Amino acid sequence: MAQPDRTRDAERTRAEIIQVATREFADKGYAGARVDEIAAKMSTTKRMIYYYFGNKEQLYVEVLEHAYAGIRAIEQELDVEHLDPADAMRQLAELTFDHHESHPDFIRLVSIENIHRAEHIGRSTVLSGLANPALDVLARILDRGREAGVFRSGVDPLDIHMVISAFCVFRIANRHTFKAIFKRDMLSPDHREDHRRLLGDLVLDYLTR
Amino acid sequence: MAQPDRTRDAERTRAEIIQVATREFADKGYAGARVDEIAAKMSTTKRMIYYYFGNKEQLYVEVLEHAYAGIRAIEQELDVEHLDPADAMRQLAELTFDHHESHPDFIRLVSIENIHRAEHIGRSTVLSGLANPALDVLARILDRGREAGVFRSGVDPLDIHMVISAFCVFRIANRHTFKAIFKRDMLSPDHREDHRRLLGDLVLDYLTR
Amino acid sequence: MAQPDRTRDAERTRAEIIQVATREFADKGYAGARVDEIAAKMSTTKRMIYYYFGNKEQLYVEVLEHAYAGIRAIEQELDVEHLDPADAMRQLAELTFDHHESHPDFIRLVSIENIHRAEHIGRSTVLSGLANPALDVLARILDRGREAGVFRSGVDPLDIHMVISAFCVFRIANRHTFKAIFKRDMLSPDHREDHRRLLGDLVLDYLTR
Amino acid sequence: MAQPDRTRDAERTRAEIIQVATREFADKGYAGARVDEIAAKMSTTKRMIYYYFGNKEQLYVEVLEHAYAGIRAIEQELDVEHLDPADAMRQLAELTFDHHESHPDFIRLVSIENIHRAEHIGRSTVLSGLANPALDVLARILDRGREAGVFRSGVDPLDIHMVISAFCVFRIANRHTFKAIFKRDMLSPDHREDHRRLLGDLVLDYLTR
DNA sequence: CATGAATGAGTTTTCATTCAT
DNA sequence: TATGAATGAAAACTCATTCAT
Repeated sequence: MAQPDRTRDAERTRAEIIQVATREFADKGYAGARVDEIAAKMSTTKRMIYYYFGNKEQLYVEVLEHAYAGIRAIEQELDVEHLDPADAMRQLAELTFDHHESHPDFIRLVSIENIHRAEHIGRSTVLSGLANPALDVLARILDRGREAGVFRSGVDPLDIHMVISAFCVFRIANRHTFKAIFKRDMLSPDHREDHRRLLGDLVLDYLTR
Repeated sequence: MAQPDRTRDAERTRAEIIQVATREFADKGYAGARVDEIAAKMSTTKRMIYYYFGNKEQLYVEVLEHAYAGIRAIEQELDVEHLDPADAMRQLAELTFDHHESHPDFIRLVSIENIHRAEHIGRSTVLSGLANPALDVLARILDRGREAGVFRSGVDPLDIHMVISAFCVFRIANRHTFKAIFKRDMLSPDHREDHRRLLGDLVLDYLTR
Repeated sequence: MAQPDRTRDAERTRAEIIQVATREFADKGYAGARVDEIAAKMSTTKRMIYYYFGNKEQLYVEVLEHAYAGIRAIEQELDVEHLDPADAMRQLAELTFDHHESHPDFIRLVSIENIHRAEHIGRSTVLSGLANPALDVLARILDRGREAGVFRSGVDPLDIHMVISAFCVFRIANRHTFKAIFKRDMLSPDHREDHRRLLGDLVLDYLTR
Repeated sequence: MAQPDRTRDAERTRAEIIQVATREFADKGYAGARVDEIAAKMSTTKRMIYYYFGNKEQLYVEVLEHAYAGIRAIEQELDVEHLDPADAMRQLAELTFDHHESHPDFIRLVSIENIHRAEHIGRSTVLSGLANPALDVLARILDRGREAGVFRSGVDPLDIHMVISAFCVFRIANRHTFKAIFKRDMLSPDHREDHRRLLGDLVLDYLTR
């Protein structure tokens, strides 16, 4: 019974490092993050970062992998088959909206990774092969809507995904410059419901002509 | 005659530093950019950076200011009064679309500044007071469309600006992770026209119900 | 019967550590060798290194001791009494030559130990008292040659040993810089026989005037 | 006149670093040498090492290059044409002997570089193309001796160089293990003249059959 | 203004060794 | 004994900034 405990410790240590590092990288970016700072916020020591991850970059890659892994499963919350296509689509949009709003650090990591031209995702075997299952759900809804004669035909699911993502990501990712320039906090609760509805309307008005 | 020449030289030196620094900051982010690297790419020396800008952060702030200054004037290209509201709106959207596509470094700088929570924009007197004149044009179009009975009422111009920006920014800013995950380059010429039209349709279908 | 097995295991573990460590130290030098690397190449764990040897330095000392122990017995292959002195001397030289060529790791360890000014050998009770029995054989040959009137008199056996060793060691120890500078691999099979004969001639031409 | 002084300072700083680093690398080997230790022995700071050399390895390479450059010109001390071939050869051998004895750090660096399989020399464009001019002198002496009928024919100059080098290098390079095992310091003044004569005899007895 | 040398304070990384079970 | 986790101390290396001329 000794073995499992040690293993459990190792997992716990790794998990703590990932968790603290996620905050630090999301907060400061890759270059701005400090290994020392991550260490200072952990219950273990800096040496463990190198023991488990080898170097700063690999730690960052695993932070990314972990973040993406925690993000995937929107479609599982969605029982789309029992809804008519329009309701299903609005629900998908709203779920995505909520999902982004509740994962701002993930959005920040994605922004950071784009600054680095996704070179780390490219190097990660786990991430570069990551298909988004939500896309299948989306395609299914579009098909059903088209077959029912309520949705446009000729719509590429990935384009709709792009529209929804763009809106949801922008609110989070560009919040600060938007606020600095336009004096409006896109994440203020005042606008939350309006933005949610706006997104649904946007997509549905487009799909239903 | 010596004084003006010196002034001219000084302007030229400043301009070159700004230009080189813009590339470097847009490329690597604030923390990732190297003062030495900027210096190496200039025709003058590193000392000049400190002479003219004092430190790395102030250089970055002036890079941001310069970038925003070069971006503002979309509305000047737009003769909106001679178009009907729908056409004007589509044209505004497409101009914005083109504008973003031709200024990727600006988009990158904005992403970077958001990672830093717009703290530098906040500190810049020039930028924090920067209203976007395009917003006035947008508001005018919306008003005219509503008055003509072709647009929804109750539409906040800033929301429409947000929708348009979100789409245009997302294509540029999230290009790399999007490609890594979905194997599609959003900036590929193949999609350019489709995306332009998609954006216009999106906005107009929404505004016209 | 448990005790002997344990002892046997212990011996086997020690032997494996010594073997792996010999390669690593010979390959990288004392400071360049990595305890982790040695551990990674073993079937047992790093802890065993410390269990059996206490620390890196003591492991290195025992590697040296083991290497010297495996090297000693040239004279046993030599049945010098049935040869005339000249033949015996040439045979001794050639045996030494072959012996060095087939133990390059030992030569490397000796070079490494000289870089460290033989401080570890000095500390090793086993090694610092190590007389070279081949020297007795050499002295005996010289005596017989002098008595037979074919060899010079006044020749110090240790000087001849030095000459032979110098040549044999140099080929191995300085192989790489020699090749880099003179573009000749002293260990190439093309030169092997020539070098062997050259060494014998050198010693005999000197001893026979 | 300001420029040359700054340049002079730079050269002086570089030279001091090389000088101190030469001692440190020769003393401890590549892996054993400490950049901090080198810095501590300089009048400037560690930062300068990286300013001028980039990293430890490049510093080591330049130490090697500098050491080889300081070693080359034995043949210039040798007025070989006015001597008969035997005297010339003995003089070359003795000059080489003296030269090695007075440059023990160089010999140590060569030993160290051989431990690293001459990988740094190979990477150095300066060193890998370094021909040894002494070899031409040696070849010339051999030719003249052969033509005069006093030397063997069929002797490869490089083999003679190897024999001489082997002897001279061995005394320095293997001094410590030799002393530990045989209790004789090959560099003791007591043996100096004997070894010098031994080397000359060895080569001449061989060449003159 | 201009220039290359210089630098202090940090930042990442490494390594022999020990601990807990 | 055996094992993987853990670690303190030190080592290599970096970077924005300043100095001397």
